Amino acid sequence: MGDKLKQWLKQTKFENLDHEVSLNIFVAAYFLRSKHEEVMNKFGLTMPQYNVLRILKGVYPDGHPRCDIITRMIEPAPDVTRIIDRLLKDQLVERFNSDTDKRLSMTRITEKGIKLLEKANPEILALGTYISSTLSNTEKKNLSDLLEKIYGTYI
Amino acid sequence: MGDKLKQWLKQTKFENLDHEVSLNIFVAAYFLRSKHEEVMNKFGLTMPQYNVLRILKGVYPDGHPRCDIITRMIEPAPDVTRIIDRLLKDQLVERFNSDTDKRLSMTRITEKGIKLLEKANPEILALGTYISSTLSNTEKKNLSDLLEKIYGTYI
DNA sequence: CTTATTTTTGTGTTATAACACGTTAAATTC
DNA sequence: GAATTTAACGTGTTATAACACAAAAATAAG
Repeated sequence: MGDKLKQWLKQTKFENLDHEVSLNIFVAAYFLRSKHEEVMNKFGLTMPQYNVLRILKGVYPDGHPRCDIITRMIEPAPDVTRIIDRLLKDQLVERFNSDTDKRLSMTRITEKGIKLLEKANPEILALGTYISSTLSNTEKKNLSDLLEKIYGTYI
Repeated sequence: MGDKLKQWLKQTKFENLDHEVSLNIFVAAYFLRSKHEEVMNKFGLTMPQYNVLRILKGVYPDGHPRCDIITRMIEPAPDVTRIIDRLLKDQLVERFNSDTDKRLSMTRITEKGIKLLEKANPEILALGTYISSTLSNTEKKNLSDLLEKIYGTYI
């Protein structure tokens, strides 16, 4: 056990089991993110941009205020304003004001944005297929459970 | 299952099991990295800087050429030159030339660097303790195994 | 009802990351 | 052994991220 991790980091031992688990999570996350990014970039999107679009698609044709987008992101970014600015420039989203709270800067995904996501979706799902080729359904559930145990107590 | 993930992302469903696994890995990695970064920043280090120091400590008092450092990093950074530049400014590492290959720009960790890592180490290990509080040893091994399966075929 | 506090946002600034290129040295080929 | 290819590095440039702050609006307190 731990052989693949050793290979990846080119080191022969680890401080302890806890450390090994952390490192493994980091490596796996990096691995998946790289593959994800590769796909995203093909469609002219960065990962944070994709994440914002994904979140906005969930409430289409409604929108979200910026503060809500942040809390729904996988990795909360401090600079969502300018992420949205860039999406705006490509006309993938549009801004509007809230009726009930004038502070809120609402953003909604445009049809162009939806279409882009739909075009990218097959390749995203293909990434999932890759995971499926390495893990059985039981293993996937098991893995998810274990991961949730780690961050779960902090919610 | 998947409840913690739903809470974290504030969404009620996922495309499929594969996607759920990916998201879980991302969230867990983000969670651990944030906690890690918190500690690092207390010691005036960024994560990439810490990683470089950690790698260099492994071969102390020898050094590594830049190209080797990159391959040993958890997340290979394209800009290791300038990461090292910053460490150099703080006198945590020093540069020297290779005798055998004049192209190589070698870097070695200084005593000051070693001392900094040793000062940080207890808090790093305390992070591990946190993981230990959520997972049994069997679960940790199980988790590591599953994660290695995902990226393992790519090595 | 007025004042204080909190929430949300946008922007200015600085630091870092990503990308591309040119240079030098080693390795390979002929 | 000369010429070509590959490897490793550093730097210049542009894009993005991180941080701090101030303004506007909502909420809470007095």
